[in-house]
Amino acid sequence: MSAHDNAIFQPLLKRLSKLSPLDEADRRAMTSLPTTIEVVSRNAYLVREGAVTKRCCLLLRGYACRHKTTGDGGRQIVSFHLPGDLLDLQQLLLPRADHNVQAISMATIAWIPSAELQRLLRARPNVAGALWRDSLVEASIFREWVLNVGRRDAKSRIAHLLCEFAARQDAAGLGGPERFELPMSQEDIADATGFTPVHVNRMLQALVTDGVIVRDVRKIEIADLDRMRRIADFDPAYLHEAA
Amino acid sequence: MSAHDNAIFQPLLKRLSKLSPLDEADRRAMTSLPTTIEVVSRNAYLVREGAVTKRCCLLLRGYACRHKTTGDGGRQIVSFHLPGDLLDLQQLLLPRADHNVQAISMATIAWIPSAELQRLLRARPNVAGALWRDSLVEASIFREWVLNVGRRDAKSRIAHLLCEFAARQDAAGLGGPERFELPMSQEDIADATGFTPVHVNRMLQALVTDGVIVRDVRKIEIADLDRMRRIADFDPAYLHEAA
DNA sequence: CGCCGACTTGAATTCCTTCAAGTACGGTGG
DNA sequence: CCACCGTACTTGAAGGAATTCAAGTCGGCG
Repeated sequence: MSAHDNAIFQPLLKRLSKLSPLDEADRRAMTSLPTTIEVVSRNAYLVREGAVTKRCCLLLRGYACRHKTTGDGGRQIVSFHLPGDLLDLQQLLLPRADHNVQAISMATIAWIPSAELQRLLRARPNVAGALWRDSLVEASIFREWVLNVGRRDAKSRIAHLLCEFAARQDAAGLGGPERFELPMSQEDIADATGFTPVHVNRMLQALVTDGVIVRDVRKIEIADLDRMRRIADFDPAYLHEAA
Repeated sequence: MSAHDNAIFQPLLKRLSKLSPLDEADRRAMTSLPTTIEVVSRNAYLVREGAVTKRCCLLLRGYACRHKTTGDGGRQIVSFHLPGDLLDLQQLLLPRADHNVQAISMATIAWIPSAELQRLLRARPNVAGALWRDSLVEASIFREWVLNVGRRDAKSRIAHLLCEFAARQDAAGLGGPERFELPMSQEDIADATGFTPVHVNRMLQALVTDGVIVRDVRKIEIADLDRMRRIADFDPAYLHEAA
């Protein structure tokens, strides 16, 4: 670690270096990016659909989601994000945001100017490659969500969401797959799985009755990870985490 | 057009150049890629989930889809592909296929060795940038599919699928948005929307009764594009086609 | 001509939604 | 310290959208 190192980039760098090797110059180029720190409250919008933005946001603390809405007001969450996630890289390469980004808990953000990031991508092919891979992994997760929402029944679907979140928290070093913080409300889970909050509530209770999870206030413990994964039909291969 | 030009790459180049400018050297580098042509029949698998492949496939004629399956055998189509689509670029950058690729009609494929494509990406940053953008557009379509499958009712959902397919066919120059070939079976539509074939059948009939579409054998005519898009809640912004 | 796959139709059932009412809890101000 | 409030969560009952199952039609192809 040199004096140049900027601690806020470490989680991102850790994840990227698993996808593609980064050398010292790559790391330094990234950690020397200029940033603006902002703390936002739960439900704050970071990006709005249709917006043309000149910056990308790196999630430092807290949780966020991306979502889209139907004409009649239905809200569908399409992804959840944890600390270390670089949100909306596509904002950099595509002119217009096709979805909203919203904090689901109090969160700390580092804003990075698009122009600086673009310069980085041109100067550092390794970084560009790692970020490209990162966006491909994200696409893989979207595909799994289409499957999840399209073909799994309620219990399995919600269980799958929890398994994925657990696995990603674990991979990010934020708490093992068996006990972790669950920052989203039941309404958030409903909007991510395509159910009503009422039904999510009943299914969570069913999972408790089955003895596979234990619930605390906004925390969850997976009591029987093996059985949980079977109920969820969860196979982590699509997360492409095999370093 | 020089003697080097390889006609099979033209549709792809046309699409990519809308996303990011390509110069003559970029085009030549792409058209001089070595390819192996193959004709496959309907339902043939081009890639299997879990496979490690050393080649990418460019769809020249016919139609294909990508799909995943649940443990109990449910099949979910996550995308459809038309001539000119470069399938499974992520095969190039991620070690293992997380989904299947299957022809939904008789199709002609050009196989391209991964190593050659990787060399191209390193040598031609413009091409890499265009392909990255292409994969980001694809991710945007996945997000819309999550919304579609998660939050729209049957009639709207199926109508949305048809609108998207029409718009993409149109953009590829394969037939206007108002009359186009519909290569997929009702079972394919069911697997793409998360319904049963029976229900797809009923909803298509409902759309005919509503007077918004006219059906032929595996062809479709959108009789009232405006009303169709309203039923479908279709806004093409997510396709990022605004050149 | 006969077969097979794709499509069509109807009736019963199931899963999830809707609506409506209530409880638990954390925060705020008196 | 307690009363008040809002938000998230919980529960029950009725209704509806889509599935399931089963039978039948249509059309292309060998």
